[in-house]
Parts: sequence; C-alpha cells; structure tokens
Amino acid sequence: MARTHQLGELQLAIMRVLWERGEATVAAVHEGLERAWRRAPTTIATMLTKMEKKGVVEHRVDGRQFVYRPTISERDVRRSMVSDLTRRLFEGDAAALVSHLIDEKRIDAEELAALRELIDARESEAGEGRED
Amino acid sequence: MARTHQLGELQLAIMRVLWERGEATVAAVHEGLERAWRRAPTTIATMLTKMEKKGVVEHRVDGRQFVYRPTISERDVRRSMVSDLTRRLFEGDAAALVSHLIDEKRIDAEELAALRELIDARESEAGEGRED
DNA sequence: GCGCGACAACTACCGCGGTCGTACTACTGA
DNA sequence: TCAGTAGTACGACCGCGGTAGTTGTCGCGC
Repeated sequence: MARTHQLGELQLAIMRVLWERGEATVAAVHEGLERAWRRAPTTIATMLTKMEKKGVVEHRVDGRQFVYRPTISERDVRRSMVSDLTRRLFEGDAAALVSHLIDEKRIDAEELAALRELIDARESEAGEGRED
Repeated sequence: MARTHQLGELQLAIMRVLWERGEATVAAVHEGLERAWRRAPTTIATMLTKMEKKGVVEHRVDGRQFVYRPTISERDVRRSMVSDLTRRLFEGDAAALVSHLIDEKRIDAEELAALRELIDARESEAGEGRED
C-alpha cells in the first residue's frame, strides 16, 4: 500500500460520504453526494473501482450490490496531502505554512486566540511525556 | 487569466528557478534546476510552452532564444494552492488546517514559540488599522 | 555560399482524474 | 419461461502534467 494518498476532488467527495456512513453501496454514495457533486451513477462506480485499485477503499458483496468502505481515515488523507503540499511549497517547513496562513489573514481574531491555546497546550505537554 | 494557479511539481521547480533569477532562457532554467529535476532540455521547453499558455510565465525574444519570466509570484502560487487545499480538505477553514499541523507535531517547540509571537503581532495589529 | 549547430515547434506517449455510454448478467415478477 | 430491471464490468474519451524524439529554421563561421 502506498504510503501517501493523493486524492482528487471527486474522490474526496466520495470518501467523505464513506467516512460519514462507515460503508455504502454505489447507489448510496451517489445519493449521499451533495447536489454539486452528483454525476452519472456509473461515474461513481468507475471512480470507486479505480479507488479500490488504489487501495483507499474496499468492498464486500451484498446480494447484487457492492458495499464499499474506506480503508484509510480522513486524518490519513489530510496528513498525506498536507505534508505533500508542505513539501512542495514550503520545503517541508510546516511552520512556514502556518506563518503563511496567518500572514494571509485567512484566520480571524477568534481563531487566533483558539490557536494560541492550542499552542500553549502543545507546549506544556511537550515539557513532560515525550513520545514519538 | 485564471484566478487560481495550480502547478505540478516540475512546474514549481521551474518557477523557482525563474523567481530566483527574474528571467531565464530555456537552457538557463534547465541548468538552474537541481540535479534531481534535470530532464531532457526539450522537456523543459515543452513545459514552459504549456506554462505560458496557462499564463504563469511569458517570454521575450533575445536573438534566437526565448527568455522566460514569471507573471505570478511565489506568494500568489502559495495562496492559490494552499487555499485550494484548505477548501478541499478543511471546508475552507484555515484554522482547522493549522490545528491539524499542530496536532500532527510537524512543528517543534521553537517554531511554536515563533508562531505565538506571530499571532500576538497579528492580534495587536488587528486592534487598530483594519483594512481589507 | 554552405554546412553545422543551436533553438523552437511539433508530435507522440503515458498515467491519472474524471465522465459516461454500452454491454453483460443475474434476479425477479408476471 | 421470459422480459424487464438493477447493478457491475468494460471501454472510450478529454484534459493535463510530464517526458522526450524529431523536424524545421535561422544564423554564424569557414
């Protein structure tokens, strides 16, 4: 299995349905997609096949239907894709990415405060039990 | 001109050379790429042609050579690509992306401190001259 | 004046995300 | 039994990033 999971937009939309529901048939995925993402049902089926070959979903058979479920978590995908972007745009420097976000004012005052608390928490925690 | 600029890895490598030098011939770009990115010179030429069609570079003619220069800044690209990723993975919530990064421990203690200063600076600045 | 080298242009491919139409198949209800 | 239907399998195609070989052309040095 590939260590890194880069997914396209439709693939992500499909994964979101799967993460939400745990598992779903092709029809259920199709139904579960927001209107904006509705495609021909065969498109969804094709994507799921491709995604299974890629290893990000798997299926079991239930009567005549395939029931798909994700093999990777949303967190896995975020990790992969964020770290890929960080590598590509910031030479792997995650702090530079954060600094970019703050500079770009994509984060409002309230969120800033919440983030500082997150930093505080992380810092104090770093003082004691170091793992990993 | 497209509002958003998604670039592939080779394209980014080429842009980096261009940003560094201001402008460069195909040969110079090829020469300027790190060993890991060295491809056939025609590959670079092809990419530059495609990139020009896309509007991220333009060229002038100098004798028999084309001299390319970027039409967008590294910051533009970062903005586009980061906000695209934020939209795709975090429903556009930039703070959620930062929180993800902190959670994933991709940021060490020293960087954390630096970030808190950035937050402080941004917060105090937000108090007065609000623009945008 | 002519050939050669430097360049750009053009053409061709591969893989992959995305998008479907069509073919096939197996169940099901009349 | 047989047609209709529900559902997957398969193949086609587009656009784009990436990769490069081949062709055409222009100018320079001999």
